[in-house]
Amino acid sequence: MAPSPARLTVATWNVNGLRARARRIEGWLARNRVDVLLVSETRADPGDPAEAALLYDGRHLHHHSRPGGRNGVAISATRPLKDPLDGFDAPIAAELRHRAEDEGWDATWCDDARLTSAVVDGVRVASVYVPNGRTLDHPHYRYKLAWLDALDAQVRAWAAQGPLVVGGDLNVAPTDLDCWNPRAWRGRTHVSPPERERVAALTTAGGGPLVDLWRACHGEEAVGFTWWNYRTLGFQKGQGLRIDLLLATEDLADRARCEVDVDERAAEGPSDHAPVVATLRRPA
DNA sequence: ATGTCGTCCGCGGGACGA
Repeated sequence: MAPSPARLTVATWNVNGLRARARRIEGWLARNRVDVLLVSETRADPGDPAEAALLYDGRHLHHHSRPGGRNGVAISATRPLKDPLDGFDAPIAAELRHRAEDEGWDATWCDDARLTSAVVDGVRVASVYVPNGRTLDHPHYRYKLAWLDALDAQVRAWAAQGPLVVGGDLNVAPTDLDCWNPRAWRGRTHVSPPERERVAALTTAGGGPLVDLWRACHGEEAVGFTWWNYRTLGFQKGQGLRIDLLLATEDLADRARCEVDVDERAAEGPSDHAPVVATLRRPA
């Protein structure tokens, strides 16, 4: 078997509908031949013909989605995807269901297709789509917090086993610097302290196992939004959030590079999210 | 901002979610 290459390129992209974005995805993959693309919000059935975009030029695909459902996550890679896992490990999923009962939110939400992972060249890679939360007083917000707790447990279990990359739409702007106008966002989801605490706990900033790659590469003062509201024409106004994150264990994060592909968001017929791309170095 | 998108249901355009 061929030795693992020294570098691993990984991207995350909330495509906001695989069918609507198929042509853009194929063009993007032709220009950006990343080893791994972690896709969120496919909003497509398993086996949808639009999956062809993620199979571009012989790529391997694992797509986790529900028929007729929303959400949907996928992994597209140049090399084979081994040991694919959809959703949380059974004990973590069971705990999430208990939370639904205890906290009075809809337990069927536990069946949402929001997490999938696989092993590529010895590295576990996971694509996540964190619940939106809607408003702070909505049951979906309690679901969001419980889901982030489940993700924390899952990430710690995986990180204890070896190198790990987690990427996706976290639907949380980790700090005020990741929000175009923290004052305007006060009292809304994506910036509330409980969800920020949970994202911080995943990362080295909060004592967790994963490096927030974009933040580590660009320092504590930089601004790097990944999402801009269609409705308010946020992109044209520079009004965005940094909610799409690439997180990696420290062994992979050493001297990593990470950029947001703002040009893709500026293009014709874009997703409301831009891709985030990182180059990782494998430990020797 | 009641703004814009993508999708569902189901066949026309309203409802929903982000």
